[in-house]
Amino acid sequence: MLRITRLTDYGTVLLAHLAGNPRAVCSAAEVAAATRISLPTVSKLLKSLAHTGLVTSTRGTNGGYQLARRPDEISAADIIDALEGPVSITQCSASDHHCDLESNCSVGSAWQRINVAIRRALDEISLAELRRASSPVPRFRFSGLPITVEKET
Amino acid sequence: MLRITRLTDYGTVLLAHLAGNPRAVCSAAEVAAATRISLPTVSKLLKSLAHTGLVTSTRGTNGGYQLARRPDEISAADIIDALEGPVSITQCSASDHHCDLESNCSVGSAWQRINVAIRRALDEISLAELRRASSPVPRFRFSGLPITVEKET
DNA sequence: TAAAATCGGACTAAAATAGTCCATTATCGA
DNA sequence: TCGATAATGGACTATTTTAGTCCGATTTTA
Repeated sequence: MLRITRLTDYGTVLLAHLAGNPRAVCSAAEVAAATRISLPTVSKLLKSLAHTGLVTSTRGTNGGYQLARRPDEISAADIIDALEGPVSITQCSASDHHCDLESNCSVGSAWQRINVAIRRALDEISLAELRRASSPVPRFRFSGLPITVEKET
Repeated sequence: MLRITRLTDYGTVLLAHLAGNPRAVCSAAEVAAATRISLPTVSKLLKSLAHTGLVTSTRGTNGGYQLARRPDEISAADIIDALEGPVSITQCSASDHHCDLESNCSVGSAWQRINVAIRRALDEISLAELRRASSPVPRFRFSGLPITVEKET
């Protein structure tokens, strides 16, 4: 658990595709075809991404979407912020939310520390790295069954 | 976003309460009263926590729940694992899940790195710290209005 | 002006989360 | 031994979030 939503996951795939064609303008339909994600969904996601400024859009014939910044200038945190709102591990650590339990709650600012650590991890990985890290690192296979190698606990 | 569920949040509050009475056995009803979380919910949570071994339970009169380990030996990761299952930021980075997009997906193992970083952050904070960091660190107040002081971005 | 796109938003469906309730079992104390 | 106390297990409902679709309006180009 503690995971990003599927849409954010898709969003990253879309952005990774755009990152592969940094010069070209890609229409939503094209991206949908390339990524095998349904057009309405791609459309919705690119709209959000355009809205938050991660991609730029041009309308009309030959229009489409394009990465607004270089892939190494877009962080995982940027993507999550764009599609899910600001990262914060608990509701009450989100700045404007008021927690009913506040007075009794014997838990608090240590979450902030965790939050900062997570934030930092997400800030340090760029879209470029998310892309690069994909296929070249293979899964080990043993007699046809895919085995995932765990890194650490 | 990217947050723990409300139940996990509650769970931490419950555990923090138990951590305050390390010797004593607390009944669900008592914990509910102390934390102002409804009894059925407290009950459900303590059940799960007992199930995963973070607390021990004793039945019958004067029975209740008790922390299974010392508060400094229980990490935030333990709590999340117990109440939400293993931490993993994307579905496809969870060990047994197969991702349909796998072949087209130009995103992959960099998420693992992020995962490990998050995991580490969660491992490094103990329940004892989650507790300690609470009340003693006051919120600054200015003419009656609570103002939260942000640590970092 | 027709075609190709995005834009904005409404809308429905599906899934996860939250919360409640009850019958059962175990333990203690009188 | 009986009755009160408390956890146990599981079913169940309600709520919220997430996912996914659709359509009319607008912009741009050829």
